[in-house]
Amino acid sequence: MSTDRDLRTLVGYNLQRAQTAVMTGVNKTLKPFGLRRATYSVLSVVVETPGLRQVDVSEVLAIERPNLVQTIDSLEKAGWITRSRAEGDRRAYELYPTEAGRTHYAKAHAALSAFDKRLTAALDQAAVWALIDGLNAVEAAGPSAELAEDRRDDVVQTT
Amino acid sequence: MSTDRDLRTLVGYNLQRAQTAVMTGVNKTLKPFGLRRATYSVLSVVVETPGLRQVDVSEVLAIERPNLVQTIDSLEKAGWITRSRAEGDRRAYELYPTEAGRTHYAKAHAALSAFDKRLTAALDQAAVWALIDGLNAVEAAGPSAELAEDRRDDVVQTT
DNA sequence: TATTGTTATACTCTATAACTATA
DNA sequence: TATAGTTATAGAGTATAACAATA
Repeated sequence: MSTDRDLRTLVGYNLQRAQTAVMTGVNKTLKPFGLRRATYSVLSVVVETPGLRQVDVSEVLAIERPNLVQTIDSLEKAGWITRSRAEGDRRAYELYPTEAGRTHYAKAHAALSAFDKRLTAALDQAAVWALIDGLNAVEAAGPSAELAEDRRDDVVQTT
Repeated sequence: MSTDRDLRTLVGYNLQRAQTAVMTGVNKTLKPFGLRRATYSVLSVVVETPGLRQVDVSEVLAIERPNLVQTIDSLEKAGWITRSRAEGDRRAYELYPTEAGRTHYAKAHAALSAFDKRLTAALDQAAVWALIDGLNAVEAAGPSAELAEDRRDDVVQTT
């Protein structure tokens, strides 16, 4: 007797339910590596593209700059990345992975990939691609879909 | 120059990016109705299935019972649902929508459905179904995918 | 003993304003 | 003036322990 049939017609609701169901497992998978989702993501892009500045990372990952500071702090403190002054712009830092950071990322990546693969174990390859394509389309449509919502008449000012 | 190619191979990452991109728009869509995502969800299931107890709602929506209390409070204060003592069990409350609650939900539902439809405007119907099927498969696999992650050897005790 | 609703609390994630140092 | 990094802060969302009333 599932009573959320109305909600299940909404892509956004199914999206949220899937996301929260997955998040717990991702966190548990990363915990033994001393990583959270944000730190893992930052380590990933720094390993993939050494020399990025913090503002670049914030744009790539859609994380606000202030929220990145502590994340990068913890990666630096763990010895997995380094901050070095950018040549030609003494305001910016360039981020580089250490050798320990590279190897640690490789291990965490293997574990997370294995977990991630289990999430779609019930789907064939075409279905997985369709899922990712759909997610990317929704992500791209998100901001523009808001714009049309500007004029509303059923306004209520309750908490 | 997208530097999150590694991350984009993970269903979980694409899921999170889509979710956060959508969440903002959902909140903006619901705000004029005095609703947030949680209050909308609760109102939806109470309208769909009048007489549910709070513990039922928490199970259907996968929300912890303590976190439901304030949500239901605000819906009750707004006059959209009522708490009435369950017959035969004086511990529980049964939740019923008011007439105002039904009509208000209908309006919010129309707005949110319109927004939600725009999210998948670039996809054909088959692709939307594939997306939802994929999301539901991932949601179902989430908890069981964790279990296999129990034995780890690359342990690090950093923050 | 177990369950329903509740309170209190804590932790994470996210968002914004404002500061500093540089450009 | 504008930008990079930072600090402080506030707001959601989520999770757990513990209590009173009732079963």
